[in-house]
Amino acid sequence: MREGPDIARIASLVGDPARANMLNALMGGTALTASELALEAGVSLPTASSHLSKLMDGGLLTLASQGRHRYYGLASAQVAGMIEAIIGVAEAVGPKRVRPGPRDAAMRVARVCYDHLAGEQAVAMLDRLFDKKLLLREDSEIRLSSSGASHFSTLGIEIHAKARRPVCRACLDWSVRRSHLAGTLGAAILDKIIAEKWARREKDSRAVVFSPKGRQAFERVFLA
Amino acid sequence: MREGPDIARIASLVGDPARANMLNALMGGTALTASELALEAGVSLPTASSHLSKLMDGGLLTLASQGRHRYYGLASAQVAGMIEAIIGVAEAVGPKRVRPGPRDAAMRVARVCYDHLAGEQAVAMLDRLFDKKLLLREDSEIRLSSSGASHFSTLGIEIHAKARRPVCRACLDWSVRRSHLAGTLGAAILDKIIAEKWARREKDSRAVVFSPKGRQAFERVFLA
DNA sequence: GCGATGCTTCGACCGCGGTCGAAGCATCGC
DNA sequence: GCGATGCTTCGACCGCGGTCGAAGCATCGC
Repeated sequence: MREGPDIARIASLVGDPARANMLNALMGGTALTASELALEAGVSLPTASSHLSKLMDGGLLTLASQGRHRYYGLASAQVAGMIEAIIGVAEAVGPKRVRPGPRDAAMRVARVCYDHLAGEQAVAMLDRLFDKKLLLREDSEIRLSSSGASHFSTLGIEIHAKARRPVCRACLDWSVRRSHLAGTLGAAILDKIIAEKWARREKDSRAVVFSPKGRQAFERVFLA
Repeated sequence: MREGPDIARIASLVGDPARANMLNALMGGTALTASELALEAGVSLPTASSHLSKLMDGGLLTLASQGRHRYYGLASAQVAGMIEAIIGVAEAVGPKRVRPGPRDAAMRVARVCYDHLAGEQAVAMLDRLFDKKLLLREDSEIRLSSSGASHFSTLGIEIHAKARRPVCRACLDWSVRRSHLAGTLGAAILDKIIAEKWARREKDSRAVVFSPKGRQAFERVFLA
């Protein structure tokens, strides 16, 4: 017997197939209603509702009531990071696919993680942002430099300093096992990519597919 | 219903209290026998044995048979990283401790993660290794530079290139939410710290406690 | 070879937690 | 105000999986 954080409780919340499907759906970043999540998980509304209240109790979800609609979303980028880590182990352990399908390849290159970009493109971007000193590794955090602040402002990327959420954060990437950029800046950059139509979200998947022109634009702005 | 990696299966393996205790014990980095793990988890030997075979089937553990002793250990640093991520969420979500005890503080500063050092000290060390170009962020990996190779060799830190395990890897740190160094180099550095008696493992905990002199030595070598 | 040690397998028990239909509650539009 | 919509709560059912004692199996020392 041991003391400490109740990791079995958290893991068992993710350890039910219906709840895992719900959390996976929420990794897309969009908050969803109980009905949508029930459909996603393949269970009835009462069952979904019971699962959702458990996830809420466990602190994995947040709830935004808008009239009679109740939108459930992941509680934090930390929760998203944990789910990515579990996905990573499941991928590594799971039955080796005979050939990794095109969607898998797309997922490895670029995908949505909660509300920011993940995958090889995202990891490369974070590296370049450090190289160009737009972001600084500092002590135990990632900090936006003053040149970085004006740089992103010039690009039309507005950084909203939200309460309790850092502007920059590292998030571990399961496909390449390196970090990509999370935090409000990470989210704002993904917004920019979608708004500029450089890439589109693939339906019913977390994959982010760049158009040829969009890829060039992204590389010019973030990887040059 | 969705396709994809079976994250519920992996999470449910961690989601049982007995198994969570076992995995937590194995985060100390030492491989343990079934009897030791049964004690750790507070269950009988048959029960422990059943849990261990489930964890083996799920790919979370490796087994090294030595005569009639069978030593179980975590399957990979990736599995260790996932468990750290779950611990991180459990810490964040769990009941706020009235005052974080001294052991918690020690854990935040320096602790063992599987077989390498984690915590603020470890994160600071990785930063400095990048600053000094002993390690290089490259493409999608961390690489040892040639100056790094000779540097560690001078320090008496031998890097064993094991099959299927990278020399350098980033591992997400729950206490500061940044990366520290894993991989065979990360493991070798921890070995050095313990061998030089700069720090000792606290009994029945993952905390690593530096002596005053040891801390100075560590900072001179790795943080200067 | 034979008892000792360390672990796994077998079998039986049991209770936690997932499941859904029916009923209840809250907010909506008009 | 009243029906419609969206969700939660209630209650009853059920089966999966955790549990351990007893028995079995493998390797040890000598």
